[in-house]
Amino acid sequence: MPAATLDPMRPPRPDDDRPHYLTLRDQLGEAIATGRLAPGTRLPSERQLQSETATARGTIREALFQLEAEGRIYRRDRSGWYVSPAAVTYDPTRWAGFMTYVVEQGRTPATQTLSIDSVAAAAATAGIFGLAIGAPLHELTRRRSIDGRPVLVERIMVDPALAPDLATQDLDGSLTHILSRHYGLAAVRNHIDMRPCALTTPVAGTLGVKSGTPGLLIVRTSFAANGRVVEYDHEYWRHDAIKVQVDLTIRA
Amino acid sequence: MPAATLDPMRPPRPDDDRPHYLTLRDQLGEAIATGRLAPGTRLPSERQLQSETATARGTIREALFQLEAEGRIYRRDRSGWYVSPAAVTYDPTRWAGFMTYVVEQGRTPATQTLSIDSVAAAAATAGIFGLAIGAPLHELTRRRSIDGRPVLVERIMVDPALAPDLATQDLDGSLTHILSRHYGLAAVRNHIDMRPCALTTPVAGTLGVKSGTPGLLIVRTSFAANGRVVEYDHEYWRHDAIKVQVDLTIRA
DNA sequence: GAGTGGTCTAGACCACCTT
DNA sequence: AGGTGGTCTAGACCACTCA
Repeated sequence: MPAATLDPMRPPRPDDDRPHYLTLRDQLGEAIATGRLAPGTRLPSERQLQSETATARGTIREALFQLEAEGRIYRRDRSGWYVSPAAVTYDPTRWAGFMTYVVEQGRTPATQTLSIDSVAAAAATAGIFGLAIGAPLHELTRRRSIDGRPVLVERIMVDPALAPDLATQDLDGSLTHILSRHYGLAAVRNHIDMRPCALTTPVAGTLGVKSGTPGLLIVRTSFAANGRVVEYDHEYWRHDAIKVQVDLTIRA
Repeated sequence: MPAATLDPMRPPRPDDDRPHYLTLRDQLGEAIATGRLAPGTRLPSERQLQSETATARGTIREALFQLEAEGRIYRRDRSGWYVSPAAVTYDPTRWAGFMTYVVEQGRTPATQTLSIDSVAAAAATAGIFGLAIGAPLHELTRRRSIDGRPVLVERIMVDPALAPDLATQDLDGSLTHILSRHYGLAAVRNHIDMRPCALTTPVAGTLGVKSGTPGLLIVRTSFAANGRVVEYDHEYWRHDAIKVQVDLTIRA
């Protein structure tokens, strides 16, 4: 027998025959569900869990990744793992901006403008706005936070013909309000695309998450009564920060 | 110098200072984007990639996990990694069932009924149907596939007062049609909740994916004109199989 | 039976956060 | 300065798929 190739350190699989990381995942999940680990709490460090449970660090991390995928914990880079706060509910049929509905849910929103530029419309974008390729567009990027935690990065395109001098406005508040009060632009119809995605460079960096973290992409096209596109918006959300809720009547 | 603790095998970080797994991820991603690896194609095995790139298997796997999180590849357990097919578009405002809109997009849908039972309504469910706790409900679970790949598991609750003998129907087709043709039940309003989730036991097992795989949960409550709940449905989707699209008018 | 991914160990060094 | 997660190596055995 080639006993030399056996790994004498290998512990047996648990009796229930489930992988160790699922057992650990469910133990930690239980502690979160019962409130023993409250939202915002920091989990024990990986090395601490390692010595408590006598398993390798890789296995510990696998359990943590699972909880992260479920949206129950998140990481602050090189600081630790934390229990996720509750997700906010987002209803795209209501024309209330981020600032409004976050406050309505008892949370504290914040917005930071990252950039406001004039860019030339690419083919796809030009088609959406009904403009010629290369036509100028406002491109606004912002980061929005809830209770101090960044939850989304958005890139908004606006037709400067409808909103001249947008760059001179204070864009750290509600764009909705600016568009309606300063420019008389009110959306009457929204077209929304939504799909799970991975947050990658540079969005991941801006949100302070690891590249590849699961996220949700919401693309919103807002139309005015005359059919012009008022806003074309890409929102990259942390997947644990949002629940989408829509109430709608059925078309044929 | 404690040279004995140095790892002589450790290769240098690449010049661009990005982790190796991101480099590999982007190389594979490029091959997928350009069509060199077409949807449905199997990727080289992990050990093959390992020897091609001279990196450890764990690093290879990290790159694959990233592409999986982006929805660009998926795994068939112990068979290999495959390039994901295109996602189907789902428009909850259209009262067309799964079978219909999948066909409209040139794909082949299939449905398997997993179970049909009568269960006692729990508190939350009873509230939704406006029934007493413990009242009987039909509970239907099904698995649905596109082009032979399972993409979602759903659990549907139906009030037996509105649809008696539902269990005797052929449930492998469109429930929508059965409800409207046999029972005269047509939904006029949908309430929809949507959020990224992780697919865990037992859903993961039914879809043949690893527990913890990212997914999308859609909860749909359908109301008839008289306000009664026609259907209360939980759909657990593979996250790479669906794009949600909604077109809606703005409420105040 | 050969090959695949799934799980697990036991280290190492690094960049960065925290105090 | 000490601790944290981030990255990476180099193995091992296992359960399962596929031909």
